[in-house]
Amino acid sequence: MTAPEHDDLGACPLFAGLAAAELAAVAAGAVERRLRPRELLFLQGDPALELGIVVAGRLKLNQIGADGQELIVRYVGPGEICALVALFADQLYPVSAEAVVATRVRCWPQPALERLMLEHPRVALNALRIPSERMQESPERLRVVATDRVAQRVARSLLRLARKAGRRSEQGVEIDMPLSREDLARLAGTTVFTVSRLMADWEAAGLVAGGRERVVIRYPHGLVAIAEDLAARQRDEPEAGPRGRED
Amino acid sequence: MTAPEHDDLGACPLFAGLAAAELAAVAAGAVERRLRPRELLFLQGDPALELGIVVAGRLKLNQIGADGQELIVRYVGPGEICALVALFADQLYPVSAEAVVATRVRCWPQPALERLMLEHPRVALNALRIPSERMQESPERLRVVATDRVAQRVARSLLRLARKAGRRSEQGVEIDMPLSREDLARLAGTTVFTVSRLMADWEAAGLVAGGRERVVIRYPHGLVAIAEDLAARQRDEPEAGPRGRED
DNA sequence: CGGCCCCTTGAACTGTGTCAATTTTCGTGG
DNA sequence: CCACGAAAATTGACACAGTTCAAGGGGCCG
Repeated sequence: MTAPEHDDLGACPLFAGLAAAELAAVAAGAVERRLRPRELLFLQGDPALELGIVVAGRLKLNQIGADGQELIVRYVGPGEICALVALFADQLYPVSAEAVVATRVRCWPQPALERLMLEHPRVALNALRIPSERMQESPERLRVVATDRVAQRVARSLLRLARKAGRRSEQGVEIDMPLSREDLARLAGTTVFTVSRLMADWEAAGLVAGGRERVVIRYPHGLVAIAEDLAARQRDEPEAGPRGRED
Repeated sequence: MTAPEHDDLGACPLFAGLAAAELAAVAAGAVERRLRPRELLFLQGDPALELGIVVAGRLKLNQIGADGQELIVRYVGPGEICALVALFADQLYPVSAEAVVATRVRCWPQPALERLMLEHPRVALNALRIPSERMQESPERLRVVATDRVAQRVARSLLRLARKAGRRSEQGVEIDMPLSREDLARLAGTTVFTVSRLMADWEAAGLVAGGRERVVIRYPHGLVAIAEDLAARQRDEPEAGPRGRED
């Protein structure tokens, strides 16, 4: 696994600004959990007992609706937080968290967090900033899903993944985790079939390369163009191939 | 205007748990703004200088995308907060806020809020709870938009409005503010035309009654059925008319 | 080697957006 | 009070993106 490890609590926005001694105390309150691929950290609907920070590996957060429809909310990588809900007592996890690869997560039990926030107001303020920022992008994403066409959504999803979990290879940027067409579909809110067709088109155009649960982005610029609807209409005329490196 | 007034700061989740004297101090820091219909409280992209709590009336928060696409994020009624972003320095409003009727809003300037949170940690904790809760419903709404069909989304939007801004009349539940088909479309992420057709069908089925910028829900149960996809497929067979009151 | 899962491809259907034309409603000013 | 104009809403025709369903290929692991 070439994925980076992330062990520095001070770098986590939640604990930013705490003194070394305090950080040590915080670290002492955590439990480390190890998950094998496909193993669940927690289940949607269960009481939220712990907040987690990923040390190494990756989690997939997905939500399942009353009708059985499933949506991948986001992926959580090293250094990122999941289950902010656990900051408060008596909440339920709104999503399930599943490891996509072998994953290590530092977990803080809910009561410890409450104590922490009372003793260090700084932590509460930090905590406030995180969901607040996420909330700003939230309507943005909603608008995108509501109004953009599928090709744009899929392209956007790929680019986002590339930023968060991309690894440079001589082929281009490879998404550094198993990512099936189905995952991509559930991330973009569409079906496997449409994703498959899109990927086939893009592969023919030289934008991406794929395999079983594997995606490589060879020409990010082209995907950006699609995401921005600059070239969304033509499925026939490839119009752009990888020329030079212009990242 | 039959709309309720909302003047009690203690009832607002942001200031819950403060002593009477503290509340008085808080109240002293606010400015009251009066808006006429269609007047703007703030504009998307402007620096977030103030947080507001609606006293009377109603605000419409809408976001406009790079492509010009417009989406109504939510309506803000008496007692509700808007522009939580203003809790932090150097943020931009992610949406625009427009009064849909004559509206009064209590506004707190950003620096005052910062002082408040430092002096009363309680306020910071309260503040944390709000976006945190909203974040939980956020993926929910995303999933709905991504996977549900338009009829369901519109039905859901109507029901949500009825809960927040509904007024009982002998006809049923009337949405107590001017609400055009266009508004409804932008709220549900669709077009005026589709909304118009749906409303026509539902009116024929006796579920709703409408007029220019006016909507009355005569048979909420029927809308719920549509929202839950129990009867989404049939546009011909009405299948349910208002029989008795079974709210 | 066998079976499972992932992926692909084709064909048919359909929900929804797009566009243009008309009607209805309301507010304003003569 | 009526007439006018603007904005909102309706309606029909049409196109097409994307889903659905069915069938088949291919790779990976036990």
